[in-house]
Amino acid sequence: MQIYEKSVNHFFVYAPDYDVERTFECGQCFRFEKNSDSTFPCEYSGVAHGRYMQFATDTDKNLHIIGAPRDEIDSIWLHYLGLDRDYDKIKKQILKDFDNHEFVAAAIKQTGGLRILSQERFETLCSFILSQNNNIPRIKKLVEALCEKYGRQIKTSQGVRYAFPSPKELAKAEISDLEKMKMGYRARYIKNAAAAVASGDFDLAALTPDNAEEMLMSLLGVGKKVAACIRLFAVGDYASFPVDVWVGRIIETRFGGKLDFSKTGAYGGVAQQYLFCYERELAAE
DNA sequence: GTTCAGGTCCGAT
DNA sequence: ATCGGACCTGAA
Repeated sequence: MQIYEKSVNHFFVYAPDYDVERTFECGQCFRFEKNSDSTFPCEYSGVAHGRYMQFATDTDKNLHIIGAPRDEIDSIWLHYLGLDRDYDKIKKQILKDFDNHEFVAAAIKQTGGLRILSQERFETLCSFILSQNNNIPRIKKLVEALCEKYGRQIKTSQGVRYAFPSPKELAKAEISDLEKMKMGYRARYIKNAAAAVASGDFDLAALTPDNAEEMLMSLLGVGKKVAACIRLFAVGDYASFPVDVWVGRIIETRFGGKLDFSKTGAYGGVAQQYLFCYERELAAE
């Protein structure tokens, strides 16, 4: 992939099929917001890997990566953005695995520009623990509150931002403090997870597609669905197929009440995101 | 007042 | 192994 330099810490690649808006609005990531005052047609900004980053598309179908030096483009950001995957191939395989299902095809047609991000494991673990029985705006508020209280400050041209706290930083939190941040019963889950990771009892680096579900579900507050999200969004297991309330409804209304999960394929998780995103967009109309 | 939100836990069958 | 009720919080 050809990488062009625009200015210091500002690079871009030609990515005609990349939909920045759907990628950051489809509920996989809770720390990026649209910049309505951008000079680009579409721009999102937020913090990942301890850096304040901006991702934007221009009218020539380029994807701009703003905020990191050249060496990180290859080592971090192309992977983070999902640009190291062949989505033409992935979509073809999904259509095959779902036997050209009409609703799947429609979902790909409308939302096929979205990409699965490869996010940091600890942040993803905590974010999806907070996601349970909760709504996306409130999840974002809780994650942001965690960062402001326990994360490292990042000074940017847009003001001060905060990194997601490290396991050790978050392990310092008291349950009572977390409850004051309105996490409710999830406070002790966060405390427990941070302590387990910080102490080394739980090794996030050891997660693989084979062991991730069992390992993650051993943590308090992590069930099948949250584990599936972490596998998909942070372990890189694209076969992981989270079933939430939306996907449950999709199975009921679009798949006649049942979906054979042994046949959703190696990219079932990507398909799940297309379906999730598409159904939500239909509902928003 | 009730329901719902990218669910999970826990105790009872 | 499966099932139902409870659960913090806040917006609609």
